[in-house]
Amino acid sequence: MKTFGYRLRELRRAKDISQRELAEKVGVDFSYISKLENDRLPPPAADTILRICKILEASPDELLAATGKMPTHSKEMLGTSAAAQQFVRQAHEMDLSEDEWGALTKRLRRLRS
Amino acid sequence: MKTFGYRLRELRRAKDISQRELAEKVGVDFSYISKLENDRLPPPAADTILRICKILEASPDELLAATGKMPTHSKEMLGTSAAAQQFVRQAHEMDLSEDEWGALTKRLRRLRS
DNA sequence: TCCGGTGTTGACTATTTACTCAACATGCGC
DNA sequence: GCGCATGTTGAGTAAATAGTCAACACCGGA
Repeated sequence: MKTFGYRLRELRRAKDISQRELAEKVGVDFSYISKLENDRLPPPAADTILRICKILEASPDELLAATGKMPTHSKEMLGTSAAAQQFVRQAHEMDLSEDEWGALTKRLRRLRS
Repeated sequence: MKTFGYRLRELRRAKDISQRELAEKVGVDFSYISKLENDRLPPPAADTILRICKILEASPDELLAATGKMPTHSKEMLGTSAAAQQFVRQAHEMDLSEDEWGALTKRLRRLRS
């Protein structure tokens, strides 16, 4: 598995911008980006990852999954609903595979069709 | 809506134990329980809520939902899977109702039948 | 009446999180 | 061989999180 930092560097280089430019647009210090890319610091807050991905025009799923963190709004949505909590516990018990999660997402899309 | 503290007090009294006894079993200071019950401090960490609910033999969903927090193991399960993240984002976009979450949980149970 | 059990309050603290700031290194064009 | 853009590193920090500790107040029974 690629580290968070390695993948971040790949994404930034793909956009061909410097650490300083990315940092400024994201709103953090450029030295922070450097340390992240070298895995010298733990990954940033989930919300910061979202901002980074927006600038780099990348899907946040990959980088977020590499950190195990969840964005604030996701936590809120899941956290404030008892029914959602129940769902999550059930999913945890079943230890779903990636494919099963995919199937559920499909199912979800059809839920209102 | 009942506050976290109010509901905690209800649950503790239902078990008919003192703040001190609950606190000792949970592993926190008894004055902490007092402040929680009077909503003088923000709710504890999600994992502490789980311990409290275990002692009080109550389902954690209600108290957890009152705080908007998620247990560590739930966050890990969801956070480390890109497919799960995608699911969560989709769910967020759709802004599911409690009933819809319930339907999904049912669906989940049948997923392997 | 005083004492043990209970609850409340204010002040303080330890840890973690999420970074910043200042300084230095390195490569490249000119 | 200077200047400038870029990247790296060590030390430090601001805010949030999750509580603790000591002191006091109240009440019912012996």
